[in-house]
Amino acid sequence: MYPVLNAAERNGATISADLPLAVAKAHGLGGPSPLVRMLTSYAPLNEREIALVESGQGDLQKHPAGAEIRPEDTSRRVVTVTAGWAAQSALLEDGRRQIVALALPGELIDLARGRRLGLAVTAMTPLRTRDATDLALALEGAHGALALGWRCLREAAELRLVRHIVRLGRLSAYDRTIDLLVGLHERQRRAGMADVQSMSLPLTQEALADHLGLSIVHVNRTLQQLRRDGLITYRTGRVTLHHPERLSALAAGA
Amino acid sequence: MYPVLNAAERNGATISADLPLAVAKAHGLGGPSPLVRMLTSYAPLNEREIALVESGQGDLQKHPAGAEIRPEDTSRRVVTVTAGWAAQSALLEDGRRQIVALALPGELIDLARGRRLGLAVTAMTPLRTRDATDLALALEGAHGALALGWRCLREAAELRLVRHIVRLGRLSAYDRTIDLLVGLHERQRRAGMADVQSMSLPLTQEALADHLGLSIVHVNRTLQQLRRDGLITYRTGRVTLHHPERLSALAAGA
DNA sequence: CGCTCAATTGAGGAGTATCAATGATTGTGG
DNA sequence: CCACAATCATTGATACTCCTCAATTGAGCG
Repeated sequence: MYPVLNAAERNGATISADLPLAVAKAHGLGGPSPLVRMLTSYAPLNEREIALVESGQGDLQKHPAGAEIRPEDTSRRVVTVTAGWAAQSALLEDGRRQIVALALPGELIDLARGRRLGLAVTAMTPLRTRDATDLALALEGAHGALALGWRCLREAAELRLVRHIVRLGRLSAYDRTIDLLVGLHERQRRAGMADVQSMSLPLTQEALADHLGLSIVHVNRTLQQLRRDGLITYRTGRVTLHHPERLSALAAGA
Repeated sequence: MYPVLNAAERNGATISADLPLAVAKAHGLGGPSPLVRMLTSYAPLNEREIALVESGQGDLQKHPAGAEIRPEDTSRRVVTVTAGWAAQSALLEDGRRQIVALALPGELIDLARGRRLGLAVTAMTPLRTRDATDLALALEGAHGALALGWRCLREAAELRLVRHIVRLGRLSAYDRTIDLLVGLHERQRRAGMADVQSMSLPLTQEALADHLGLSIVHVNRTLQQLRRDGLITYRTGRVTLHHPERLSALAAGA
């Protein structure tokens, strides 16, 4: 079994086959917005809540296929896709591209977050979006420094997922390993648990392989290559990054 | 440049080099918990908020290296890592494993979410965690069906990131393509925008390649192979999945 | 001292990338 | 309606990255 497939998405899919139709009838005139259809497929909304979502969505905006959607175009920071497909992609300086996620009708795009994660949002088809910033603000938790910090913590976790997708999708084993080590070093530095060059790395090469999407043998050879190139010192449990700046540049560039 | 690297994480890292020390002095006795250090590296907390976080963290729990951490062990659903490393991994039925994310001290593990995403949480080292469920509940938004639906929407997006990491890390081009198509079909079904077999696929093979982490040429050949195997019909803009069940099984199994 | 697990090494092959053309389709202006 | 450009899809040939299988070495550890 492939556990990922059995989670919410699949269950919801069963529900969605019926629910949207019922809701559509109740509303007439083309039925509810895609966002409402999507929300009702997860949780049963009452009339008031449906009305709230419909009215909470702001102005509609059209983008031609190929257009890039930028948060600074308007004050909108969260939008729902009404029609068409959008792609959120990371661009590498050599032109390589990794589409990290696609957004289909009914789904959300957090432009502000995308921006912080370094993602460009592009219309893959003629695209229609509606502003949902107010809804997001109303539904997403408290204000204040503590809530902000907490959201940053959550967002940092999501950033790591995104960055890992780019690693796996577009970096070679060599660059992928560098980028992971640099990332782990940054994280331990932030927590005050590593010095400028050296850090703990309590992972077997097998665990590294399972994280990097490589075979254990190839991880071993990649680490050796990094050592031969003078970039790291490695012994089980501990790594020294010899040229952090150069390594960051390598991780960043390719 | 590699935009992903320039976001919050890097900026925060600059801050974190100094802040934790100051906070540590103010508190003495080993300093603040890793969670507080992490939060203060994102947003300046006042004394009251720091106290709130410290008291909001529940019982400490120890796990030996290699142990699996399950949400049903206790009522804890969100924990912070106090010491040691944990891995969140997806397991394929043939034994392959993809570590989707690592959790280091100061970072959060949402066990309930991990469970819904099909992830196993494993201690990579002797691990200490503290319950943060109450904090999470207090800080993460409103109650009610609408807020629940909204969170599901956000969580579904995260699920797609996780699933894509598994695709890129552990599936062949052939299986990866099947899995993506099945996933896209599920999403369009849920939105009521696809019939049982056929769906719109408004992506060029180049876009598919950039999403699947493959070359455009190889995407082309993979699609041809899928056609030859009678699994799909493909013409630009539209795909028919001929054996949805079998395809799902393929996507799930390998 | 014999286990066991992690790390290492070698040989060979499968899977993908790259380079370079060649069709096919669509939209555009004459 | 046609020539043209532009984009997308397809094909072939070749190179290389990375995997698999199979040993071997090294490092704790009861």
